[in-house]
Amino acid sequence: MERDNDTLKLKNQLCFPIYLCSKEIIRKYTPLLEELDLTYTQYIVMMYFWEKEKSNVKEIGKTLLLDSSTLTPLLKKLEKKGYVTRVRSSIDERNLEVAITDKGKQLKEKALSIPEKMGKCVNLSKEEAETLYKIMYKILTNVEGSDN
Amino acid sequence: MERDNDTLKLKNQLCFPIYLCSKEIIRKYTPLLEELDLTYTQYIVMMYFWEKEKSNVKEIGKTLLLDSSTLTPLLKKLEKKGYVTRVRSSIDERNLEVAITDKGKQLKEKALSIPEKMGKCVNLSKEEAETLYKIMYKILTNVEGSDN
DNA sequence: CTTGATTAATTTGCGTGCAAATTAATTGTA
DNA sequence: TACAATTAATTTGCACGCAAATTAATCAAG
Repeated sequence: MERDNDTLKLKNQLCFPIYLCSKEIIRKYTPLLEELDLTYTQYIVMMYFWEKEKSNVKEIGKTLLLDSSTLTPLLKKLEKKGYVTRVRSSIDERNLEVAITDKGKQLKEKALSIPEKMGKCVNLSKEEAETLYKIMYKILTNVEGSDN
Repeated sequence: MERDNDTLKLKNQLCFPIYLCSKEIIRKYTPLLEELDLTYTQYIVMMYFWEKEKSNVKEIGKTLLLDSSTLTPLLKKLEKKGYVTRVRSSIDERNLEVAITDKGKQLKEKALSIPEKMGKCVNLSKEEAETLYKIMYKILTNVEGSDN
């Protein structure tokens, strides 16, 4: 009969530890990324560009699930640091062509040691990591697909 | 030899989907919490108070892993909404006693339907949920404990 | 007892994060 | 061809999130 009461306990929330993990992991990234003069979100964007030289705001946002209103100022900062260029498309002036610079590409070398350091810090077995990975993407699929 | 290159691909990041999940789940909470006039973080704090009538900034922060500089304005907002009271401790004036009000307690009734709705949205099997839960708390333990 | 260290909370500053409104360019259609 | 609808990016406004600095209270060593 007291069942309903328990569903609202913090211990029974699945979302709460996800929220905590996300924050704590980002906090662990921060000092490592300081050496690259990047925030975590900027790092995510740079990883995107290490795989794809050129893109635009909409595409980036779709891949990284970031709103254009988050990306606009962030990309301006990356431009100021010299890691990307921002130019309006001559074909369709609505689009902003964002491209990585040489300096941005070079940044990747500095980042090479980060995944290993973070891996040691998170410290999961290969199996756990794989399981987690699968479940996270399942959640993402489910959440995106649900109407309510 | 190209091994190093792959570790920086977005697909190989474990932290990226955690970050995405956290954001997307919070986004899903938002319309449900609007009816309670709460943001997600405020909701977490109210869940805390549904279990513990009275506390202080430091304690709350320790449990919820929130900085006092995040909590101070947030608690002021909850006070303005009439969900908590904020009074300096007479024993030690440095401490701020934060306590839930009757209105805050009543809010719990309105929240009762939220866990089920979110559960349907995330849509994991009981087994997956338990696995995920364990791994998340393992990460939290590891991350907190690691020096680097 | 006093004063330097510690502690709790607040303030400041900066960077997301996102909904909503706005601006500017393009598209589709009468 | 006009002009309404759509689209991409930007701007605005608000709420975290946290490090660093500040303030005020308490503690502790001499």
